[in-house]
Amino acid sequence: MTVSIKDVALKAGVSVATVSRVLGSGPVSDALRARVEEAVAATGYRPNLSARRLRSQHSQTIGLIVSDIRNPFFTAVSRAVEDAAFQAGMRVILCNTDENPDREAMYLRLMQEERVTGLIFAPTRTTLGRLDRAGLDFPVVLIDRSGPSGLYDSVVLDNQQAAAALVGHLHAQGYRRIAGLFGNTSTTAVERHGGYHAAMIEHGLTPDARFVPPYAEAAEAEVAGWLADGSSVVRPDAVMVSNSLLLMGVVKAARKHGLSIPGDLALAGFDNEAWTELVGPGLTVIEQPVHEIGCAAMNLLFERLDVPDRPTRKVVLSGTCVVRGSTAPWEASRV
Amino acid sequence: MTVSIKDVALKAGVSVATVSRVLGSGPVSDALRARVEEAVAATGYRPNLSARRLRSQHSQTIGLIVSDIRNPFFTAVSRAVEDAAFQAGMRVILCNTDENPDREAMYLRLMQEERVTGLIFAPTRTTLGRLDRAGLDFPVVLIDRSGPSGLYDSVVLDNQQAAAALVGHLHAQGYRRIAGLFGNTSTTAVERHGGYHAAMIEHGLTPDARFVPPYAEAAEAEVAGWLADGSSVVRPDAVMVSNSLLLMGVVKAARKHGLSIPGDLALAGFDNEAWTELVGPGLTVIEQPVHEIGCAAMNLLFERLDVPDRPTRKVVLSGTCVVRGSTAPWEASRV
DNA sequence: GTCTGCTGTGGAAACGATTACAAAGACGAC
DNA sequence: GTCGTCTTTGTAATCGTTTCCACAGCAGAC
Repeated sequence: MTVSIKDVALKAGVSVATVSRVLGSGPVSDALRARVEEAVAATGYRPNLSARRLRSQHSQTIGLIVSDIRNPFFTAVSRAVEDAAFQAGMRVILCNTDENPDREAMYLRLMQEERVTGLIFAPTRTTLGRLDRAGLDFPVVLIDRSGPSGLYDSVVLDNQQAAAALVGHLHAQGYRRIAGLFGNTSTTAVERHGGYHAAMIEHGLTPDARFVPPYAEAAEAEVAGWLADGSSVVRPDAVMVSNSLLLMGVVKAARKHGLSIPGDLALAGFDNEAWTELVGPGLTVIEQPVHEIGCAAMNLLFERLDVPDRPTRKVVLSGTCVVRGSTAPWEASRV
Repeated sequence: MTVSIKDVALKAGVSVATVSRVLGSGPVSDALRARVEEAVAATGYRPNLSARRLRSQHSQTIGLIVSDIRNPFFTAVSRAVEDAAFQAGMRVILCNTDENPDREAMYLRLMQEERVTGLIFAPTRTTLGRLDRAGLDFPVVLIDRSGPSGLYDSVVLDNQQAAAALVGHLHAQGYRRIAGLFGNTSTTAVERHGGYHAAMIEHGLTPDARFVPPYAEAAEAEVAGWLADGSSVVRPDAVMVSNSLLLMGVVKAARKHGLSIPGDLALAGFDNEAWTELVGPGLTVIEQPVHEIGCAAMNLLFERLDVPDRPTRKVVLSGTCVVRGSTAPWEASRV
């Protein structure tokens, strides 16, 4: 049915070894090379990657496991990864786990069965904790989230600094009751909370952090809660949000309950997505160097493939604060 | 180095055939099954998928080629596809082509070399035209875009009807100078233009369609053009936009040039993305049944795998019009 | 003329699984 | 006791490549 290298060899009147050498690299005379190429074209031959991989023990495949490709941060990273991979003649298997440790475990098993050349991985907090026991026999580069341990290479944003920058900015603009809203699954949120907490203390303010599931609805409910209680809870006049889904939830809640931004509630978050510019007065956010993060991860991976036993490295990149109307000066927004 | 089925067989004191039967399906006594499972656990054995695929001639892999995963429509579809695939015990190779025919050709070649079980494909107009000559020897289901030919199964939105619905809605709200802004690469845009054109005629209005590259910047420049000319071009009082990137561009231009929505320009588009609810007065859009589209595609694929030579089918789904403030009645918005 | 080395080629052994086939044992039916 | 049938197991062929090895031919050095 399907045409194999044998058929090509037969048609060209050469051995399969010669065909293989023409397709790959190896010494072969011009005359035979021409005959083989003609036979390949005539038969419409396509090499079987499974067979090639089995024999050569090179999968030329890199795995990319992220929590959710719908998160534009990961979308951008994956594009960078894919570009780098194809430049290196490799394929990318993309998996998203929905922050579900079971799915992560399944995908890690798949990566092993596929014998991937390397893996770029944004693990949940749960999986990160047991990653050292996973027994992965290929290089791994962690992105976005990384543990304290130096077991794997990683590339991350300086989350503490970024969160502190947002708090500093809000403080400079005159806000004092600054709440923090964080996701409760990723280590990223933990680090951002660390930066938030430290900065609040440093500025002599009282930290007020909430951890919620990483969905817009959760953030919306949280904000609704502030308004419902009224008496018992001191409503913040600004909120720092640790990811863009939660940010969206806060905006939704503000619209729903008629809160003006920043008049009733100033707002600052993470990830400079296209829509943050368009919503209300524009949203102040930390912009991550998404493309660079993807590139850095691929570089770390290739370098480790080159020198398997060099010490692990952690690349820390800085975000930049994009200031927009959602954090206009406190006095001005009271007028 | 890496442990193979042979090592497991040796450790369990059985033949490789028995190990294979335990892992797959086949008659094997409870005693041996237990010994094999123990050996698998002890050795940390993971089957080699390349070998399995080569021998069994089943790749258990489906390809998904889209123009750009950053397009939330494709993101949602891919999620549905992935879920269905994993439920069927299959893997998904995700490729995005950036609307580039060369990249498409490369990926199609890759699909052949991977011997995929089936392919779900959103082709560019260029590739769609020569798809019949591609000689693909696996089932293909086209999504989002589909040709007139009945060569492949497909699942699409009723684009004519959807575009006509938007025009009808704008007309009912009192708008008369309704421009249309369309991408210039996809057949989707062509169909939506068809619906727009027909509906305009039907309502006794003069069509005013522009085709631009599918980037936000292109839409932004187009709108800027309307304002710059001033005298020569009659500025539309409403615009129908054929995809969400262009929609974003129009919103950006409106903000930049101080156009109020819908006061100066009413706006209606496609794809009910989360941010369309949050921008300005909310944007009126056609919501596509994205999840159903993905599911329908997978169903078509599985049915064709079941009955390879049945006649091709085209599943046409309808969108729903989500009305928001960007298309408030003309009179009201003039007040 | 022999020896060495280099180039191009083919034969055949892997790679790690599945699976066709054969064999061995158990069990009833006669 | 013999025969057929059914279940469980092992042996070996096979999938489509790459790659090791052998070898033929040829050129140059001695």
